[in-house]
Amino acid sequence: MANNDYNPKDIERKWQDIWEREEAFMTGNDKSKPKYYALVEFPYPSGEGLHVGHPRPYTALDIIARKRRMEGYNVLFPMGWDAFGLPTENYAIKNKIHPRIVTERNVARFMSQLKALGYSFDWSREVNTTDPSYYKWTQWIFLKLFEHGLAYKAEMPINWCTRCKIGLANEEVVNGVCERCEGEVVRKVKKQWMLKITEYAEKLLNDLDEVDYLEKIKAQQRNWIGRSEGAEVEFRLAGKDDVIKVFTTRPDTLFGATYMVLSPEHPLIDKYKDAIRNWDEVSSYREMASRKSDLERTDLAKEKTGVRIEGLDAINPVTNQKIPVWISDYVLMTYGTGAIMAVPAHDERDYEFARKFNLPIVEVVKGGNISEAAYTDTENGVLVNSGFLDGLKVSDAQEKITGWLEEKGLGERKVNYKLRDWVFSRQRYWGEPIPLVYCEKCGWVPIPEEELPLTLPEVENYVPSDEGESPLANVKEWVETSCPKCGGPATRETDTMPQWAGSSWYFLRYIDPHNDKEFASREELDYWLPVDWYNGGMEHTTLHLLYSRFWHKFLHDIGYVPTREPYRKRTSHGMILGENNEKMSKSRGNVVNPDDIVNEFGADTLRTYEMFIGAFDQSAAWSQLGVKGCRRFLERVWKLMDMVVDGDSYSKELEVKMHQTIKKVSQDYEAMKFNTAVAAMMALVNEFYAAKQVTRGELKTFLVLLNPVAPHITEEMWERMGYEGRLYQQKWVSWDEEKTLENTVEIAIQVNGKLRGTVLIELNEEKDSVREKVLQVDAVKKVVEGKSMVKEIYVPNKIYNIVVK
RNA sequence: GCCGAAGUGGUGAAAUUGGCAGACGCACUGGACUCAAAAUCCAGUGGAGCUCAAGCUCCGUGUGGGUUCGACUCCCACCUUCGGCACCA
Repeated sequence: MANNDYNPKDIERKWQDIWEREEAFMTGNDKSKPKYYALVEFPYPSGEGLHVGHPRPYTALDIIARKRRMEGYNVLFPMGWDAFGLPTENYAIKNKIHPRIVTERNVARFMSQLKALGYSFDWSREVNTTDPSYYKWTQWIFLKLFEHGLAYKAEMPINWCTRCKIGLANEEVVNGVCERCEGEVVRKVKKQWMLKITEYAEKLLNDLDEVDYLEKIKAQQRNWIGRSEGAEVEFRLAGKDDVIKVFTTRPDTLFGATYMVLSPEHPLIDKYKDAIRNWDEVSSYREMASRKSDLERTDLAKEKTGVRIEGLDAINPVTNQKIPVWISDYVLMTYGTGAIMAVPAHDERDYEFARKFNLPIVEVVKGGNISEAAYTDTENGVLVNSGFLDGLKVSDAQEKITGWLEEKGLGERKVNYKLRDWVFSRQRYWGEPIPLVYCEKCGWVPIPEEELPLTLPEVENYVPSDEGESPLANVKEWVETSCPKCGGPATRETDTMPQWAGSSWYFLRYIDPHNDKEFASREELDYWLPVDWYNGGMEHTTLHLLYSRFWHKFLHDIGYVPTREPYRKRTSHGMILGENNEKMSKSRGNVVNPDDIVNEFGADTLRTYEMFIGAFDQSAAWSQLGVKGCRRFLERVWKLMDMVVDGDSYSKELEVKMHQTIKKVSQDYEAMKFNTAVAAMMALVNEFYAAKQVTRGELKTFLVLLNPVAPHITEEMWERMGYEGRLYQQKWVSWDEEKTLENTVEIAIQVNGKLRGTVLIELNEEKDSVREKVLQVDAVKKVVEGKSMVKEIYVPNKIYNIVVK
């Protein structure tokens, strides 16, 4: 058969059109079929276009989705756009184009790029977070949260990005600067909408046990939630009618608490302004602390600072001694109670502070040398100087003292989390409007459900004011409205939602994307949930993953979704680096554009290369030569068409290899070991070339195996060879375990653990007869001669080891 | 500092449960084809040494110990790199 050269330009476009026309990858309606929901993170459609990093996870799950269809599953594999967000808005401001137009343009670009890569997405389910028919439901969920008391407005010291002029969640502050623009972040007090994610801390933590996430993902989530057990203890203020409450994980060291520290923002300071003799000093310290950005305040492990509050003393509840109270910014208002009992002998921070300010250090756990450093070991220490705790191990002492405190009403067991509530307000235009109005009489009132979506008004100017008001605040006719409750005058909330809002539930919308009665029908949710496999970047492990689990759990609790967890399995991919092994960026000049690769080599080559580049979960450097190698492989595949001989079964010579390869490729896809799956197929092609022929049966099987990675070339070859139907309609191939084994195997012979030769044996040959063959090998004879054989180890079909003396 | 991942040829990397280290790709070398080159096909390719040669010997998975008949794999200590968190009491 005469075939022209492999020309991806022609065939890739051709098959993309055919698949679209034949609705090849539309999600089925047959609910008697088992379902499979494969999900990749929807992209932010930036002005830059697709990056070679994008296709890595997309191709990976496209492989899974295509394989599942061939295995008979009803597959949901959707795609959409996380399109609200700052870069679009900034671009819009700069170029005086409406962000909606910018978004449309970027989406169109992304869409055509993705389509050129031949993904089997069901495009009829495309969602876009900026579409009012989508964000209607984002707003609806927010109102549910509000109704259930999980959304509240609070005056909060927030992270304020001085460049973006917006409040940031803690998670968006990276090393003290804004995650997005790297601008300086300072603390600023502002009334913000908050979501009580902390209420779900325990569930978010515990339910990790029932999901199949990569262990490192679970570890990061646990780390972020940061559960710690301890006790809350009350210290009386000497001569006052108040107590300082502290949280400690080391109640056993209570006898060693020699001073206390309040965070600069602690309310008791203002309350006792009149009693504080050195108010000027205290107040200027507070002033200084508040001016510091988080970076300055927490960074650099700087020397501790602080001021003694003269006029306030506390009473240690076990020793009944008066201890001084200090103020210092090493104590954070946002964790625990904003105050600590300081036990310098057994806490490094307190130790450092006590050393600097000459505060007493009392050893209460023996085992270290407190003249040199704090002793923080909790395994081996024994309590001393601690009255009724003396002689106890740390863990026993903790039990005993906590019981004692509870009995006396001085404290109680307490669990604390590092997790903070989620700052949900952004002073920006390009986000979902928060559907609440403020009425002097009724307070915050939700907009009636039937009025959703509350759409963004058209505005001239998207720039937030310097005081940080949202651009929406300038749109009088939009802001001024009437109260849905009493009909009186009211004003709309002008803050918008953060980008994390729309992405917290998009996987639910894919399930029933055109529903205008509900965010998705219960029937569809029951069938499709949970997402069977969700792959995304490690950079979203603490933010998006936690937020979307929170929303999902909330929706579950109020009866709207059937499962407690949204995602059954979560994996993540490594980054693709530039050829110089550095992160790809314009400024480094090492960016590879996927369009160029598709143009020069074809989409199948790009897909194959991205899978072959290295272990999926590890980062990998781009190599143009590696791309060429994959193109060469596909050329070799193409030329198999000239080597086909009759025969629907496998040839005798290659039967074992065929079964081995089917097994290897099938299992490797599932384990995301795409690189070795491709390697196995390359090896098989090398075998075909060595045999100078391939049977029809072998080729068909091979095309099925390769199809998920390189769908266009395999489909084209299927058609050219005149095989029945479409390749995408075929069944996945199976292997016969028995046929993956050779009849004769070569085993290694070792003497004293050193390789001395090999010998061919029958599969599962008896030890005695193997032994006979082994002892006939010259090299073995030579080494064994004149020595006594102490021991012989035979691992069937693997190795024969003789120990001599 | 804490948590996590990793360290293997010239190079990207492989190696189910401890069982022939380096599959597959790149680069390189040689050969075939060609007037020539490119492309393609075939062969070779961890290091050092010995041998006319087939072949043989020794060394080799970050470092140092250990367990074992046998260790890239398990244990202990350490070094380096990369991610994440970081005054969280």
